[in-house]
Amino acid sequence: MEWLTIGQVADRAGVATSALRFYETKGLIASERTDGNQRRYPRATLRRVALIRAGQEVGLSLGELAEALATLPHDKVPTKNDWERLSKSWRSRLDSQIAELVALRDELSDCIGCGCLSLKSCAIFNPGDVASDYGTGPRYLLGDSRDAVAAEV
Amino acid sequence: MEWLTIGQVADRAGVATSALRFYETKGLIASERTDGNQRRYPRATLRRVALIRAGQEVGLSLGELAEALATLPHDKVPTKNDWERLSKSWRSRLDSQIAELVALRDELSDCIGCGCLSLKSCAIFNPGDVASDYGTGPRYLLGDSRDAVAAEV
DNA sequence: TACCGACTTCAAGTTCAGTTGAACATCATC
DNA sequence: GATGATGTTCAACTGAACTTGAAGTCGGTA
Repeated sequence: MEWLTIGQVADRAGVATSALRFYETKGLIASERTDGNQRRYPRATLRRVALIRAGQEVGLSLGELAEALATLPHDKVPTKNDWERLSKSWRSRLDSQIAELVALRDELSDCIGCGCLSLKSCAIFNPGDVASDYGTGPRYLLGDSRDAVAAEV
Repeated sequence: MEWLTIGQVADRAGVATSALRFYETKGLIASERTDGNQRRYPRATLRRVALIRAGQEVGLSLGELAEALATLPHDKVPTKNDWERLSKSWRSRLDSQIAELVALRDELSDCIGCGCLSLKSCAIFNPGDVASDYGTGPRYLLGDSRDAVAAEV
């Protein structure tokens, strides 16, 4: 097994050493120690860190990632099955994220054309106003249907 | 001019009063005071708050929003031009956000099929390893081209 | 053997976007 | 005019994801 110092992992994975120590306290990665108490990481840690960064990109918190990574061996590159399992759930997460942003963009486009200033029907601009029954946050943007918040503004 | 109390704005805009006071300290919204030192917000504040929430949804920080909103009058609903200016820049921001996520998703799909375990060509899994020259962060994911980080893993 | 860069721990600090709590004032209603 | 909901300020806290600093150790080269 090839072992890497924390500095080597940091350089090659493109994260700070402090971040790696931090990940370790969170159980996202693991290391062995030398006689002199220095960390040595298995090479698979590089993939783990790449996975962490990719997961963050997808919007996962370190906590969620810790859970996902808990199912992977620390010292080996994940198997095809491991990878399929993770990437599939991330994919669907990405899909819904994309869908949300596309919806927001489309509303925005509608709005640009709609005059928007005094209109009751502007979706993106439709504030929580009048829709205060539905909880907190700008209702439409946070997932309620457009109809549910038809505005009086 | 119709004036709203902080509670009314909070209810109708769907945010906490503490958030409104916080926005005010950041210059995102503004109020007049009654003789008894209570805040009164112009009705246009509802739109401003909706704008803030929409902007956050698009990934803008309150700082960025403060900048954008600085160009709008506090006491009037923004003009069509104001709105067009903002929404167009947000739209392009959304466009690139979406493009990024779609790229990530596509890589993920490729990866699911590719076997991925020991392959040099897996984009999403291609760690910063070997690409340590390019700065910090997982290279490919953070914007470098796929070719630039062809891996040795 | 001396040196220096890379490493260690631990506590504290940072930024963002607010929330919470204490102690007090105001406003609308009975 | 008393009561209670709503408002005020200010300081401190939250949590996520790290970073920074201090004080000291390790490890490879001259």
